Amino acid sequence: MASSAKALWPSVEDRERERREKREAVLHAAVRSFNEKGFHATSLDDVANALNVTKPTIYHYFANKDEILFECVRRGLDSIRHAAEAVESEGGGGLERLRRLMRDYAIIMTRDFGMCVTRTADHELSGDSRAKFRALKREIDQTVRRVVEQGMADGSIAGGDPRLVTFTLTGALNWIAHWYDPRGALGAEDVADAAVATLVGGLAPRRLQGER
Amino acid sequence: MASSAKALWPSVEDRERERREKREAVLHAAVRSFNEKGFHATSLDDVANALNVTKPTIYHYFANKDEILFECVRRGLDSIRHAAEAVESEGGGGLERLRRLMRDYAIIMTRDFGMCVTRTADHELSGDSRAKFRALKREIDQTVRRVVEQGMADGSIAGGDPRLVTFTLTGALNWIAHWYDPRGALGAEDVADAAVATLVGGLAPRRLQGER
DNA sequence: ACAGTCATTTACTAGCGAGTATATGGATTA
DNA sequence: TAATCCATATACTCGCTAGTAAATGACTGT
Repeated sequence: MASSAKALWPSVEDRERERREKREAVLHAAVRSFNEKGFHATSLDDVANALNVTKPTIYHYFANKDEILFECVRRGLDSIRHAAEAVESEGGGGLERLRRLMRDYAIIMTRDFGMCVTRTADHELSGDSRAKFRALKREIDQTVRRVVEQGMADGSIAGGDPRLVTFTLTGALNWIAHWYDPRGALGAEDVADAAVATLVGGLAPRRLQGER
Repeated sequence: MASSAKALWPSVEDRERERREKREAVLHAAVRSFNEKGFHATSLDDVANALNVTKPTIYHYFANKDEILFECVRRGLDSIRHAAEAVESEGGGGLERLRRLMRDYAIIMTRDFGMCVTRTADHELSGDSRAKFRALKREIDQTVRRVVEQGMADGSIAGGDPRLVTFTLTGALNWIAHWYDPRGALGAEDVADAAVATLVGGLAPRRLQGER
């Protein structure tokens, strides 16, 4: 079959796929460095070295540094958006939906591209990409807010200003990207479940079912 | 009295005070630019221009750009630390204390130096200042965590991992610095009260006192 | 065999911005 | 009135890094 031959005589599709994979490899090397050292402190020579190539090779796959950062955050934002849309299309009351959404959101925040989203400030992107970045974030915010509103409407979520409630929730979740350490004892799921429990239950203890 | 004469024949103390005030003025111009455009995108020429002076004047008050950023975050962190320590020294149960602390914390996050704290990533500071920055943040984290633990111990706060609960709370509060707009309709207190209400009460609605 | 395309290299440009050397003039002290 | 200090300015250096020009060699399709 083709797969054994492809190393020596790759087909057109093989080469297209390889190009995409190399592009992704650049993004992965870049996002790790961005998360570790920050966007400005990461030179494209750094990224190139991490991949054992030279800088012009990177420019063969991307127009400029901006585009690299944007593609990183886009991947993170797309994951969140897909999670949010999945939740909207499934059933359940507002709180139930929001709970699932927050859990998925939290887990994405423990991963490279997710971390990159909240560690990247708007002003690190320039011009067009910045506008797109903002638009994507706004879109997600609005989806989350709709779920919150739905929950308030069906009575499964306590009343309040949906905008402020949404910011409070996403703030707590976004912040995971600033402290989570994949090498630590806690898995992403542990962190996600704990965050959801605190946000849903609140700090004040709830009486048990039978209690007065 | 001295104040009328001081403009023409300033005393030694007057001149010391003026020096301190000019230092603070530099910090204020700097922090505004840092918050608006980011640390790297802010050149010291920008800061100097905002004050109608030139760059060497700034170096007359600060050793380097690093020191300027550090002094900015230190002011923000000091405010939070004072709020945290004040709460610890006052009375009240764990939840009551934490509620006050979170409110103060939130309000600080709407102000210039507070915003700067959470918008500044560790790696923007170098060497010594970075270590101090981390240490100050850790100290605050531990104080908050102690209050959380106290509340869990006295039963006023629901059980859970104090570390994760603290991160969830401070995350929500830190994030205020990323979206709060002082020119908007909401005052800092409105935002603070809303955030505290959501975090204390949780998303799930609570039954009223008499309800089954 | 040939013209073209692709991936990658070496070697460069160009601009920005942190930080400095040095000058100036006004006030302070001796 | 000389020596000194303080705040500020002008005019510079130097390093870093984004981005580019041009070459090379492998492979492709004709």
